[in-house]
Amino acid sequence: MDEMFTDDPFPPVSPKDSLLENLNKSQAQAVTHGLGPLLILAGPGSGKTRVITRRVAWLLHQGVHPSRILAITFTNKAAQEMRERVEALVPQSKVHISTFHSFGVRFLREFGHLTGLERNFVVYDMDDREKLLKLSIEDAGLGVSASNVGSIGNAISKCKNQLLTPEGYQQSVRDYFTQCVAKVYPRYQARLKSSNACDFDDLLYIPALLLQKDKELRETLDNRWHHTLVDEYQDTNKAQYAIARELNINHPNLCVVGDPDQSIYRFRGSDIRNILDFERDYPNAQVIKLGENYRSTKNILAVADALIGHNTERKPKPLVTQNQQGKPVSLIIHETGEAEASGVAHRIADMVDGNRWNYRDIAVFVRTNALTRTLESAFIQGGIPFQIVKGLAFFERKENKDVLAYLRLMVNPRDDIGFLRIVNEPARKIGKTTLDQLAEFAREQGLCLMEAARRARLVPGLRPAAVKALMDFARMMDGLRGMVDGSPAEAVRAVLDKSGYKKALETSGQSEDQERLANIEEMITVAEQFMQNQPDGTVNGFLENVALSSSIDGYDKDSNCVSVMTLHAAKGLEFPVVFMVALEEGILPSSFALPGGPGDTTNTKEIEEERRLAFVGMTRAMHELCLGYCHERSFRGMTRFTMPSRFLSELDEARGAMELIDLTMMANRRSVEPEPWDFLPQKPKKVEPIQVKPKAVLTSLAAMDPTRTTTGPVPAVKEGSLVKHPNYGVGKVVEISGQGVLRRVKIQFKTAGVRSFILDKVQLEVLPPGTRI
DNA sequence: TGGATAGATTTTTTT
DNA sequence: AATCTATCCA
Repeated sequence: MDEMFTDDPFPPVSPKDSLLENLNKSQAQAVTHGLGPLLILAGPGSGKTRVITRRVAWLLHQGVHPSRILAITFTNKAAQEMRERVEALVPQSKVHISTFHSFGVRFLREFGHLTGLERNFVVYDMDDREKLLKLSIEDAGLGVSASNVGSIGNAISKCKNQLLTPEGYQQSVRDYFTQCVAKVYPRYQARLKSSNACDFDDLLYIPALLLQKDKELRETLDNRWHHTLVDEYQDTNKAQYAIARELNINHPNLCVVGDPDQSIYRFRGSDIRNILDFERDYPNAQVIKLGENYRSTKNILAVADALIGHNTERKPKPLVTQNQQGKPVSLIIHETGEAEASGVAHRIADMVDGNRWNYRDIAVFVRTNALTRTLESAFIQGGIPFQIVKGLAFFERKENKDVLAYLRLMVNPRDDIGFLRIVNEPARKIGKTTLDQLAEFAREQGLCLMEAARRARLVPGLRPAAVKALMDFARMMDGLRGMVDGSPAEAVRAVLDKSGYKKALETSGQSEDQERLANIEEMITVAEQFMQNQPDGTVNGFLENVALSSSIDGYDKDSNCVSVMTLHAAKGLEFPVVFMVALEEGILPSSFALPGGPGDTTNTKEIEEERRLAFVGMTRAMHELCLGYCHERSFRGMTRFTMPSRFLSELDEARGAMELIDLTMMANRRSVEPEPWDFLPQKPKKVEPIQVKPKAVLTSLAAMDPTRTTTGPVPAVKEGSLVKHPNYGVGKVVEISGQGVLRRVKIQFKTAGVRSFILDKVQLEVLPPGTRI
């Protein structure tokens, strides 16, 4: 039934020598490794991706059937890329490439029934998870205060990542907090099960436990794949480790690739020992080191190497390259965060104006998402086109989440969280009192809320109006359920029409609701796009796709704009020019890693991870790397003085590879205390503190909208512009908001009132200023 | 029931 | 600064 578990006939392919072309000795060795476990230690820029894809192709050429190969990547984007690359080498090969999480989903669709999950289970996102958690905390008779929801949630997540069951956890109860967790954890799991839902962690936790427990199943699946490849192995947690382990006992042809120095997901349960101890776990493993770096200049590597050398929990390994020395790595100091952002914008403008680089060659990395705001306004100010790579904000919007919740409830009526989310959205006069009574009834009868609503008549104490409202809702959902086997786009359409959601927004007087309307209609387009990629995709497939998509999946490498992203999102990418901003104590390293900080337990481990994070950022750069910090930064509404990151003072050994650019008022003064940058050559470049020069404010639509690829001279749409819309005629732009695909304009029309459009979708003719309406 | 308003609280990173 | 929560009033 599932393509991943079948053996289609596959035409044999003849081996090609070209598979070994342009490979160095160790790369070739890794590609052609025969049977048995293989650990590939691949430093940054060492051609890791090339090696994995060639190895897959090599195996195919050796006569291994594609369905016998399981390749696991870290993100969907990486999976997609690898799929394309393998296809390019071996057309029609259709190797199964997925992330651990999507593997987990498929696994559970097929075998979840062994643990009581039905095939139509849904995946809960963080939001749903939190709501369910709150209910579970109440179940346990504890108070729901904001702080304990978060920490209990983290604790439970950690348990699952370490394959610690609710029963097992009972033994680790030590204090009041762990006692709370011990009470909540089983209730939370019970609620998930009765909702026929999984959270992210379950996608690994349940398959891992099942494989360990069910010997027969383990054996069957082990025999299914003769070769397994796992990328980014340094970021696997215990659950992922167990899955890889259990699938590779009879056929121990497990090839893992990773770099301990790039392990940055400890907070999510990743255990660096998985890769450090691979040789212990697989004694006959062959180990191949890919040391040579083909990405970065000597200067960049010298700096990165100096930094990572300060980590103690690592196997030292040199970073070598035959690339050029390159420009020195700059350390740029600004007065304030705003000055820094605008400084970055100006440097970028200069690089592009001087024809040295295109916008798409440049990336700016930040430690936290909050830091992107300042950059965003500086880039808008300077007319720099940019994309912020973060979780698809589109699906995070309330209205879109609501629509998705409808879909989920269609697929899986037992989804109580989904039910609660939309039962009164749009308003159906179903309030808290009604729902409390309904929930009470459902609990007594052992029903899901949907089923209870269907029997609203039997609920004691309900007002007749409430009974009717609930029954109407249940009937409406029953009607929608008929669409569940159809196409996702049709299902979205049906939801918009039949739920009354669309109508409620249309008739609402609120101007934001126009925007919401545009958003939910956009959902149809999104679903249609999904169907184009996956013609036989189901409604649940669509939901799954949304749930498992990662922030980096939204990164468009073709659009010519600067990329702004967190260091975590930057993993696996490379850019000719990289900026890293806000290298300050408390930011990088994060205050959470600092002694005395919120996570004060074993802070050297935390600091080392922060150092690796900085290392990952630096090693993304091919030609130019600019590091920066500033003296004061406003955060959460308050302006604070900062301390330069300790990591900067650790670059001492690489001083020859660096230059200092001090743009602050302190530039020529000597401070009493030696500052961390004092090691740098004492010839600070004297540069004028950068003012915001009123450079081309917003030259063209295309310049501001990263999703556009056309570059012709398009007149600017600005606030106040007069425009002509094909349906509504002439109007005046009253507001422009958002960015990227979601950039939208609000237009006041002469007759049609105020309407909001997605800039990318709407056809507007810009009229010259002064046109008479 | 639901909307509005003032007050409180918040933030690391993510599949 | 921005978002969420509690409380009050129609």
